[in-house]
Amino acid sequence: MGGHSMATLRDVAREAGVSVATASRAINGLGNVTAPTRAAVMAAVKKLNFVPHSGARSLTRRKTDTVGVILPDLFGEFFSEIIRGIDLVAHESGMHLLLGNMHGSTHETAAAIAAMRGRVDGLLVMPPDLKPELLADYLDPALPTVLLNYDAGPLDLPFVAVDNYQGAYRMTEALLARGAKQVVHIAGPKHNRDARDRQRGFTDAMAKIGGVRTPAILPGDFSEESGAQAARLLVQGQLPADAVFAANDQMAVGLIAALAEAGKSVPGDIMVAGFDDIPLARHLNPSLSTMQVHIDRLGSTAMMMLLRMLRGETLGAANATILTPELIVRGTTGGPIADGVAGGGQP
Amino acid sequence: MGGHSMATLRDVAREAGVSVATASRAINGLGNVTAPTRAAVMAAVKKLNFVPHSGARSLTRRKTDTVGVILPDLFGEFFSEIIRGIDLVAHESGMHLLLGNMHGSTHETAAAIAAMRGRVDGLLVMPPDLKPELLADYLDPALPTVLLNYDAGPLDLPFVAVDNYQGAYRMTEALLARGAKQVVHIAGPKHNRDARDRQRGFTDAMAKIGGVRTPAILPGDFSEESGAQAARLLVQGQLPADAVFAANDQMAVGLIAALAEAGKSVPGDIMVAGFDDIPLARHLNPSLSTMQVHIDRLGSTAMMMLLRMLRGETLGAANATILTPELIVRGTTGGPIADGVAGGGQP
DNA sequence: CTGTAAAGAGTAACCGGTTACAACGTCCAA
DNA sequence: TTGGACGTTGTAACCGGTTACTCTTTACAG
Repeated sequence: MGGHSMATLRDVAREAGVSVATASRAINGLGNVTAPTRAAVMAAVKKLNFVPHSGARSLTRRKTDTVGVILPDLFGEFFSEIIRGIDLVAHESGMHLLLGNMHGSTHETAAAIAAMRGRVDGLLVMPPDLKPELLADYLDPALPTVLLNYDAGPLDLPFVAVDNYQGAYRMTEALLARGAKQVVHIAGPKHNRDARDRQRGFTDAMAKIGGVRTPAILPGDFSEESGAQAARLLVQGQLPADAVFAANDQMAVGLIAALAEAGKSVPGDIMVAGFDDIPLARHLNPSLSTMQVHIDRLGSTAMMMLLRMLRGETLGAANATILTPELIVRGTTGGPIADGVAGGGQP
Repeated sequence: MGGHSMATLRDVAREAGVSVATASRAINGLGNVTAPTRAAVMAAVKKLNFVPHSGARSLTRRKTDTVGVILPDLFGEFFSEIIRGIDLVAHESGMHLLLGNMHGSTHETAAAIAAMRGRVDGLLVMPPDLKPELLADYLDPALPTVLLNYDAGPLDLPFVAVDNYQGAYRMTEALLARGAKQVVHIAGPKHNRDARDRQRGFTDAMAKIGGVRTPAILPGDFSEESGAQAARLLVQGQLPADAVFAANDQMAVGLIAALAEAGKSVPGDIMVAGFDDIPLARHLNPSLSTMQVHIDRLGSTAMMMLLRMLRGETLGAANATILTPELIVRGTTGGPIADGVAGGGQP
């Protein structure tokens, strides 16, 4: 109802017969307003259907109650989980989320960050493959910022990351403990930080525990199809292997399907392991062994750090949080060993 | 580098020795500025590391280049797909997304919408179970708004929805065509619009095609667990059934697992069908027959409509788009029938 | 040589709120 | 009665940009 564009504070003030200052004070519940005056203002608010203009408000208050979130192009699961984690914490503090769209290119990243100025109180950024120096140029040092999955050492910014190296190391260790002699790794995209760390973890574990200097590594790009491709290479190339460790679950899924087509049994002929624990993992048949990453915690932890900064604390790289993934043993590696640890099982 | 808080246009103007107006024009590339003047301004911009304050800018321009997105608490897959769809289109037009957090409660919905005022140029709202009248109170009639999965008839707002009724009808039809005599439906949450429409589609199809007046319907809530529960009821209660149509895939997944535990074979003893086509569906063993809903298109279509409105077009309920889900026949209903229609098959 | 148009640059109002400061009125003590 | 303290309300500046309008200056036609 009412006019074309919305009522402003001035309109309310006029309607209530008071000044804008008084109207503002009444609306914001500041003490120094008489009861009848406040009532008059409130009546005008109701009548005109007034809603404060958050844009204008944040200009003077120098506070937007919004945090900017800049993520790269993410595969569904990961994206939604991280946002969910952020939102969970943000919501409790009445914060809104402004999603910047940086689709790949470095240039767009800069633009996305610039567009945030004056619209957010803080920033959550996940710079996929950006040099720290460049990042420094883009970021406003006065704007509280937390990095996701990225250690920008020299910048001294707080960050939250997953211990990919450790996770890959432990998974490889587990495969070897299961009796695998020839473990093959399917790597992720070359430029990708997570992928590289996982590969290093694998290589190191193979060297230190398995005593293998140059383990076999097949290329991949985190996609299901690239996992299938690796499987074909494996089978046709006669590459000897009794276990495959894919850098993520997605590829493991493609791998398993392709192995099945080639007549190989999992885990009979070959064991398979992934990384991430996507929801699909437990539903596969056999179910997929993997390293569980609580992606949502990545987001919620980062958001909590940012909130602390907004409250005035000064956080730096020293406050970084490293999340350790958890080993989940399922069917593709032969199932959990009943070594008397876990209780509650049927005799 | 530089001072504590960022440089303003005034600072730039002073540094370049021109007025703010000229600085503004130079920065925005308006024609009426001499080359040397523009150069001087640009130099100052570089030197001071100036980035325009989007908040202030949008106040005068009356344009924020942002659309507000208000969604209920959504299960992961759905949420991320819808956002992805929206972002895809928004990004092309250089728009940003402001996520409002309305976690369930009606009161929060109102707050979320109100908080958007002055921060967005338009709104994309998915009101889960809100009465149209209430919605009318909350929404600003002057703000272009598109509804998701919601037909607010009397409000005359454009919306995008999935034809749940039609989809359920067609799926039921398909099950009957497969020879099922006793089809049981597992319903979704009572208050949920989609769930109700799907149930109606099922009931009508059973009546018109199957000649069954009161088909068996088991309660559910869209969760995996409720699907499993339904399976137990089915088996223990000796409810005669040769096919089950779950109102969504999630429940179908739980159902299948529980049926397997009970020693029932799918599709041998009993056929199973779902709705949504979540990524998991094709990976199950046997793979799940379902109605494919392109959730991302729900988002992208809505965003495209909103863009048209922002360009000045006037859209109403008459411009609604109804997305028709597609029947995907897979293993849980016995696999596609090779009835000579689809080409390209091996002889 | 003068009149005028066009282009470049400046002044100040404005977007819609918030808030420092001043003005006003009331009540009470001296 | 008067002065001071206190509490309510109004005036106006301000947040950081944009832009209508005005003032100069320069170029060019008459």
